Amino acid sequence: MQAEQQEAEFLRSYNIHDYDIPLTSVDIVIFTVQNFSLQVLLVQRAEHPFRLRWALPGGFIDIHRDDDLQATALRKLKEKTGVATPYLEQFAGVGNHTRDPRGWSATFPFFALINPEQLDLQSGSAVEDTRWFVLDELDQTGPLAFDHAQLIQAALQHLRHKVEYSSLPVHLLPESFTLSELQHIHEIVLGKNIDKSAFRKRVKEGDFLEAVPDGWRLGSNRPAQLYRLKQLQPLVYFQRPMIGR
Amino acid sequence: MQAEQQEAEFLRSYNIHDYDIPLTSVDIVIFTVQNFSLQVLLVQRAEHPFRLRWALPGGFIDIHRDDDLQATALRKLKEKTGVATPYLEQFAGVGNHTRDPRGWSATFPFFALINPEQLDLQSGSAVEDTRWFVLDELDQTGPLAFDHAQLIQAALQHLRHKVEYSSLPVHLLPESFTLSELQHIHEIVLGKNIDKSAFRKRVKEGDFLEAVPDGWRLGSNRPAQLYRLKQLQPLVYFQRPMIGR
DNA sequence: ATAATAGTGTCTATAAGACAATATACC
DNA sequence: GGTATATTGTCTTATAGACACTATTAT
Repeated sequence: MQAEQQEAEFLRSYNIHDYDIPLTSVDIVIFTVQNFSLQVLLVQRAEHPFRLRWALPGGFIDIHRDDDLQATALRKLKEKTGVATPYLEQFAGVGNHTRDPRGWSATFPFFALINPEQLDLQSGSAVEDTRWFVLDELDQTGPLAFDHAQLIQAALQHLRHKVEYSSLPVHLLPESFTLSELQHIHEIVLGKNIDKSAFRKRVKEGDFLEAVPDGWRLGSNRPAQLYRLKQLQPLVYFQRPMIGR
Repeated sequence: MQAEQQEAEFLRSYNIHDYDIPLTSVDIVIFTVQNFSLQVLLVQRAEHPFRLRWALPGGFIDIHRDDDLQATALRKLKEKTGVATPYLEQFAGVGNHTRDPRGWSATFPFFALINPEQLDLQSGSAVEDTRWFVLDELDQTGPLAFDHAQLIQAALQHLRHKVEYSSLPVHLLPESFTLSELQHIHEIVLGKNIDKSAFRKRVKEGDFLEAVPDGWRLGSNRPAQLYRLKQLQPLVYFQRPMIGR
């Protein structure tokens, strides 16, 4: 077929370096809940541009190592936190000629949810320039690199919006947890309190959790049933939003 | 400051062409409602790769002409439809090494909503290889270029999800319209019927429309009040989704 | 027994769904 | 007056919110 030959010839003569194209990167807003607060992971840049400023973990797509954007995000996440299986979702896209002094730059921002247990596993692999920041105290870091302050705000807005309608926060908890713990996580992320009865009605109706057989959280009080996410139930949406008091 | 000198020196020696980076493009899923059906605009490619296949309007970011991603999308939209002021929103991000035969490719897909009146204004500027396709009949185009069939499905899902909760469909109508017309558009996009009374209650409560003074749609029946979008009301979210019968 | 948290139940408030009733034009 | 569509109202249904009540363990 002549058409196919033409197409093959076109591809042979095509050289990407003949064109001016934007830099393309992936940035990750990694959320966790620790000490009753929502936190985000930042790294202090060791290289130019914005050397020594705090920034989101991320970087350029490695077209020789990464099969797709998700692979880039997972690679960066693994490098910084050791976590291999987070909840990971791309939530926006930004590109302009002002955000990076090296030139026209575009980024695919992801947000990731991980739980503190996954973190503890990793704390040994010393990464000096990596720290968790409480979201409300981000102004104490000095200006962030690039437009990362805006990306964090966008991620937060996306997270809160989604939490109102879905079972997303289970990914901020270890594999098994009590309903009270899950409710507490919702409250921390949303920044407001939720009625216990209404919350449990919704969770029960959403049908995305299963009781851990013989799993109980013990303490100086009535023991609580442990639950875990049902398999093949990545995300459940509620009919009406979770409104606080 | 030595740090600033270092940063400046770094930027001087930085050459984007030293690195292998992905191709980066913008694709636009342009929706409109005509003849009681939701339609999407496709162009037949004149160049390799995928010559003669139908594809989404879009293309590479021109880092010399476009200030940001939105500018690229608006430029492409203007070229294909003549429409300058659509509702435009970036809704996803895709990047991998298989979607484009020229190499590792990433795209920022947008969806745009335009109304048929805007279209008529443009029909003169002949673009032979541009056509509207009814969404349910997309399988009659033959395979689309790249992964554009998937992008359209993703855009449609995003659109439907958002329409359930928001005033978005006003952007598929001309500046002024009746409530019945607005309801009809909602029904076409969602593919199901909505109760008239409930719909009006919601719209009234959302408070994003205003009556056009002395504006009436006349016919062989009771005349209907014309409404238009209030200024500074780009998008209103409802508390509960719009469920059909 | 007391403290503390788990878990359930009951009533209310809000908003959507069903469906009917009324309004107002053109013919 | 007849027809067609606009607009409003009433009752029902579904779900969140408020709040109280019971349950179960450790100390």
